Formats: sequence, structure tokens, C-alpha cells
Amino acid sequence: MQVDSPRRSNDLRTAEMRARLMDAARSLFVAHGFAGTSTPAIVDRAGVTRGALYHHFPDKTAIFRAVLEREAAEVAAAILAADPPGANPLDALLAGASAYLAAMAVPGRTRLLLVDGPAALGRVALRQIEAQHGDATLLGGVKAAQADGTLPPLPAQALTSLLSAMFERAALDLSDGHPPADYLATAKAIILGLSQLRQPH
Amino acid sequence: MQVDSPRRSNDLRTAEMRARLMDAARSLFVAHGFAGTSTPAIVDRAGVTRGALYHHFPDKTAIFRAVLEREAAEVAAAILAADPPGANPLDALLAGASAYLAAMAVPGRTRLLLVDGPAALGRVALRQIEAQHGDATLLGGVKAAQADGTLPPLPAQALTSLLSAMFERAALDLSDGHPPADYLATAKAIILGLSQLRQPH
DNA sequence: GTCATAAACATACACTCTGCATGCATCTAA
DNA sequence: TTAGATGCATGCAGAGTGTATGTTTATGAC
Repeated sequence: MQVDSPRRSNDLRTAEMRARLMDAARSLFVAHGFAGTSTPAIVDRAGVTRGALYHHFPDKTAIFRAVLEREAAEVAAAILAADPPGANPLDALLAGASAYLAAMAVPGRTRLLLVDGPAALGRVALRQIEAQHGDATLLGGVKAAQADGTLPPLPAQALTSLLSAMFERAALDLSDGHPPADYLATAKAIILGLSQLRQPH
Repeated sequence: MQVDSPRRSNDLRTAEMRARLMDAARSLFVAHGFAGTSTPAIVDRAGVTRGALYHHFPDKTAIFRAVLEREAAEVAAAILAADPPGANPLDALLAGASAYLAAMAVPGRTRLLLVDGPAALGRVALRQIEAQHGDATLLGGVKAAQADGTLPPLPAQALTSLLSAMFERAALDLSDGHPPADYLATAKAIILGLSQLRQPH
């Protein structure tokens, strides 16, 4: 019986190796960015060789994409978990926003998902990743609030995009150390302003 | 008298070469991104060798930075030129936003300034570039509108950041072919909502 | 259990790219 | 006109990516 080579199934070996590589890659991507991280550096940190990396991922962007998918899934799960079952659309929207900001406070996440991700994978590919993990939450929330009369009947797609841009910027600024209270208050004011908007006749 | 080597001053030579290199680099950066553009490709397109490139720029990021500074300067100039002299703060804000979106409609500009720029140069370096070319316009406009009572007394820094994130996202979506009218209406609604906000007492 | 096959992983190689060092051509200034 | 500086080209060393090939470990039929 080998101590440093216990018999493991291939499925287990694969899962463990992928996790080791992704963990090592994540910390380097966060510290030095996608372009600043070399595949030798990743495998050194994981304690393996580049053969393992290129066996499990077709190229360097693939492991970056895998890391981002994991992050996006965790963010989506956090938002979903924070959804209050029977709340009105406005409270649901604010709860989702709060959960999003909390989830994005995990160190490195803003850089991965909001800075390096769009540049390295492209904006469309990144949207696809987020869509795969239930990013339609915000669009759904906006539409529900509009159906409810809480939000004005603006184009839902445009309104959702602008609101999400706002939340993403808030996440970035918060990760840069800006005061959370300022951003919470401002974001709420913007949403409140929309909900109280007197319709031009 | 040489036909293909007319006598030119060094200053002129430098200016022309820098412009040729930056033009070639810009089109490639727009088409393939910063990471996807090689220095051999840049100098091939410019019809020179890498010696010229590395004589005028210390490294690849330097020419990228130079291209972005030129773009940022043009955007800032366009916004400044559209500033109505005696308008009220709200109209000035909307005019500036409109000018910003028009300036960002120049092909490739959104990718350069909003996608590849932050990833390749870092968010702080990019902020510095924009600050050098009078990006304080928005912050000033917001503060003026707040002093005027048009915008509520929220933290100016946070409000400015969120509004600018909104405009940047609008510019990106418009360059992806989304309908301008939708975004214009939505952005105006958000600002209008803020200006009409009933203060919580 | 054993053996053929496939999967997991390591090693070696070819290619490209970046940045610098060196050398030639052109301009500047006395 | 000529010494020195500047503009630009050429050549080279180091690093990185992706692939081809080799070696080890697991799987499944018998």
C-alpha cells in the first residue's frame, strides 16, 4: 500500500486535479491578472506540471473561464439564497442588490468578473457565462417591479443593463475601499427616484 | 534631392512616426484587443520595424497608453465643446451625457477605453489618464446640480461614480447595436427621478 | 488475477513574442 | 563640414504557449 499514491478512481483524480489547478490559477489571476499569469506559474503553485494543466484544459483561457464560471455560480447562488419568498418587487430588488454586493466582496472577485473577464474572454462570452448561472434574476426583478407599477414602463432591457452597471461599479468601488454606506444610500435613492417618478403626460 | 527621403526635421519625423505607429496600433487593438495584438503586427501595418516602435515607446503598454490618452482627450474635448454656457445644472448634465455618448460612438472607442484599458493598464492608471484630460467634468456637474438643489445631497463621489458607470454601460450597449432611444430615455428617467426625489424626513 | 486499452500526467520540442544591445543612417549645431 | 545626437533597423537572449510524444495509473473483459 503506497502512502503517497493511494489508489483513487479516475473521476476523483480528475476532480481533485481540476480543483487544485483552478485554486492555484485563481489566486494568481487575482494577484497578477490574466495576462500577467503564466501557465508555468500556475502549475508550480499547484505542484504539478504543465502536462496536467493541458490535459484538463485546452488552453489558458479555458482554465480562466472555468474559474470565472465557478465565481459566477457562487454569486448567483448567494443572490438566490437571499431572495425573500413573499416580498414586494421593490424589497426583492433591494435584497438582491444587497446580496450581490455582499457576494462580490469576496476578495478578487471583482477583478476576475468585472475587469479581467470582459477583456480576456470578451463581453459576449462573459454574458453567456453569467446567463448560464441565472443572471436573469435582475431582469426578472425589474420586469416584476414594472408589472407591479413600482418601476416605470421604461425599456426593460436598457433599464436592467444600466442598473446592473451601477451595481457592478458599486462592487468595484467597494473593493477599492470606498464607504459602503455612501453607495447603499445612493443606489437606493436612484431606485426610489425611479419608483416615485411622476409620469410626463 | 531624394524623392523617397525628403529632408525632414527630427521633430517632424518623430511626430509622423508616432502618429503612424499609434494609428496602426489603434486599429489592431480595436480588432484583436491588447493581448491579441503583437508588436510585429503593429510595425508591419505601419510599414516600419520594431526598432522604431521601441525607440518611441518603452514597451508595448506604453503605446497602448498613448493611444488611450489620445482617445480620452478627444472625448473630453467633445464634452467640453458641447457645454452650453448659461444652462442650468440639469440641462448641462444632460448635454454632457449626450456629448459623451456621441463621442464614444467612434468605432472601437468603447473597447479601448472601457474593456481593454482597465484590464491592460489597471483601473487606477486609467482613472489617472481620464483625470488628466478633464474627466472631472461629471463630478463638477453633479456638485453644481447638488448645490443648485437639482440633485439630492447624496455623497457626490458615489453618485458620480454610479452615474458614470451608467453612461459607460450605455456607450457599450450602443456600440453593440442596442437602440439609442431606449438608453436615452432610461438615463433621463433615472436623472429625473433623482431630481424629483422627495426627501425622507 | 492478467492483460489490453484508455485515461492521467510528465517531458521535450517548435514556434512566437517581448525587450534589449548593437549598428547604420539621418539630422543638428557649432 | 564635421562631431555628436537622434532616428531607426538588425540581431539576439529569455520566456511563454501549445502540441507531440513518452510514461504511469486506472478500467473492464476474461
